[in-house]
Amino acid sequence: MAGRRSGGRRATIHDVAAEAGISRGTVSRVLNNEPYVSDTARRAVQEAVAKVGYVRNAAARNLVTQRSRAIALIIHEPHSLVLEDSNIGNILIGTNSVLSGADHQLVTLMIDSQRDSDRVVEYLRGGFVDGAIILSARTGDPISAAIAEMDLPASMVGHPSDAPDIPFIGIDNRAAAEAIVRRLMATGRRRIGMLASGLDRDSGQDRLLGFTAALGDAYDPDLVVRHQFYSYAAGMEGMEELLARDPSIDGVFAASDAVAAGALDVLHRRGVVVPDDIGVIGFDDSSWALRCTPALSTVRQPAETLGGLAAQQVLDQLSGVDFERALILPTEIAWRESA
Amino acid sequence: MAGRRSGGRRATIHDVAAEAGISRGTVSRVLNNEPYVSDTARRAVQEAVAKVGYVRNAAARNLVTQRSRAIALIIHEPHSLVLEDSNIGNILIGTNSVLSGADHQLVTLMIDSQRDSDRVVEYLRGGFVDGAIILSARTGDPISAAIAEMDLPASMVGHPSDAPDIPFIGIDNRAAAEAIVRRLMATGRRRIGMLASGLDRDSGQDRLLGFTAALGDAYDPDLVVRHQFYSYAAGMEGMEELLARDPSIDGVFAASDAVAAGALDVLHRRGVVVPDDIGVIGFDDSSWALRCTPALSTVRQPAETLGGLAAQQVLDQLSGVDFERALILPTEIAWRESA
DNA sequence: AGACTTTCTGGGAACGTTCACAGAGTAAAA
DNA sequence: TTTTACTCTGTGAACGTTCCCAGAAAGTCT
Repeated sequence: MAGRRSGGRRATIHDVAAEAGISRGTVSRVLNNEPYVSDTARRAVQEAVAKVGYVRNAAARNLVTQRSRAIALIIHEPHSLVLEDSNIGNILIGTNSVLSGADHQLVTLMIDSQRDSDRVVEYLRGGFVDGAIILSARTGDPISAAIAEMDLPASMVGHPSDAPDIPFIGIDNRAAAEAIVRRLMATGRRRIGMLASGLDRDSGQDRLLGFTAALGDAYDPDLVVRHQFYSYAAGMEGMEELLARDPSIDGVFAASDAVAAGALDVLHRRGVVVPDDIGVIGFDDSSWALRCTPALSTVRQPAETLGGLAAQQVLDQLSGVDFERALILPTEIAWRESA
Repeated sequence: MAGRRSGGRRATIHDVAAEAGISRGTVSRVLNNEPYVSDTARRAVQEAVAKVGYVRNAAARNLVTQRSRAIALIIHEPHSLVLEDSNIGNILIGTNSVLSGADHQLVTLMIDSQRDSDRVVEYLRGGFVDGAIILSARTGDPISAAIAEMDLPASMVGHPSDAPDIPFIGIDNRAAAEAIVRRLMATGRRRIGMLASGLDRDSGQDRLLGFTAALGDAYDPDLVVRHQFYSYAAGMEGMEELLARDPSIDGVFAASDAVAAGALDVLHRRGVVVPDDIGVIGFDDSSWALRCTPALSTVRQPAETLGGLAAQQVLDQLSGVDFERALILPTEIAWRESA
């Protein structure tokens, strides 16, 4: 790395050594915080570094250490949804901040097609990254399988049932869904429907399971509308369908805030008053929630922390320290006006 | 880069050379598509590469070429806004796709504070990237100044009036704003206000200029409410203020779709019917536009193309070919139901 | 034929680190 | 005193490329 820019050559470790009147090896030891360096030497190096404006050449370091100091964040969603889902954005922010603190680069890889998927696997095999974080993995995901097979240090946010033995971090979607649906039931609703989405991954499945568990005997499969994506559009279509199936419905659990937002808009256009006529709850507590009218009651999940801890799991594998291979973070209910 | 994973050592250029029965130098020439290589040699190398599963070691290449093959994308916005503004997301997608096509990495750097800003300047000086793309630069931006001074190949999306001599790409915010405001006037509105935002950068200033130009004599400075960010919250506050200043207002130009969305929600809560009572127009044609009720009339700007061309400008500087230093892309009006 | 020119190939050197090893100096234990 | 252990330092080698130069081979012009 490090091209020579205005003002000639960049300083190298040799320049620092010469300036400090000390050998290359000792400079390297100081730079890497290794023991067995005298205080005088350490100070001399620090001064020399400041004086000559030395910055370590990453390429040279990577070459000899056989590491890239880069971690991939694999986002398995259509582009349009990535922008719509602020959860992903928050995870990204958390990941980025932990990685940059540990002097690692985040490389974001988006998968939007089969071609992308193959390209990503090839990229990972190319050894351009030391580890990977997998977001929104589906069941039967070829990427996870490839990562497990080449045993690249990795971490998944969420945990598909058939996932290979990869460490993961997530929330208890089932319990959280059950809790908020019970809360909705406690407001006296009798006919509660669900707008289920993301059923190709654990989060979607578990939220549906939580829903059925909460309803118990009152569960009516007819009141569950399924859709592929956690999207605003899915919420609109699903809500129309739900109303068509049973106009007497008085509660709706949307699998995500974006879905809930779509549902709210349909209800509003039809003149159905929320929460008077129908109570609506969502999931995520994303930026949608406060923007909805009325403000959405939803489940808050710590997306940024999720991303940060996933990064930490990968870093821990890299440094060989012990770590928890399965982390479940707590959620809480944010109860507002929509139910 | 390229750590040794399961199955021993990775293949190097030497393995390819040995397999092809040819020298290292020739293999390198084939890999880099250089001339002066015989067809037989070329074919032999290609076969050998496939056979031994060779992938070029990026660190070694970067070390000797003194390049990092990485380009920074500098996003100068609060985190929360980055997620809210789908324009940024689309620019990012465009940039990423052009760069990865040219075998370069995109490194996203977000600036949310003065500390971040210093850190970024230091990062750029460190030579970790070969070039930079600057998003949403403000007037008096220290990053642009630093980049110009160390003459790092760069490109700006947008163009602050005081910007140093850095190539840029953008749209004609002034003309586009003027055009859509004129269209709004053509619907018979007499009292038109503006929710101005982002006045610390060219886009915000120019949209305001376009607004005043369109109104001409009808322009009333009292009907312009200013806010710092292009945000939903700014739209809400601004709309309240505008209504307070003049309840007889019948048209609003919001500086962005997010701002317009906030305004629409306030109007709705107050029982003001759009577009019957007030016509509302936005700017960007982001994902907000179709999600609003009613669907927003707005200016479509080619965000993804903008990002892609900015990346191309940087790549062109790197390869030394001629390129256009100032590009203005056309916009179009997306006229829907909100006005 | 001879003298150029062009095409093609091989191998030394360099890029800037880290790592392992050898050895010097010093302190503690026998 | 000798032995053993520990702390600290310098240096050669290696990481895997690209670049450059020298020279061979082939083609073209007098």
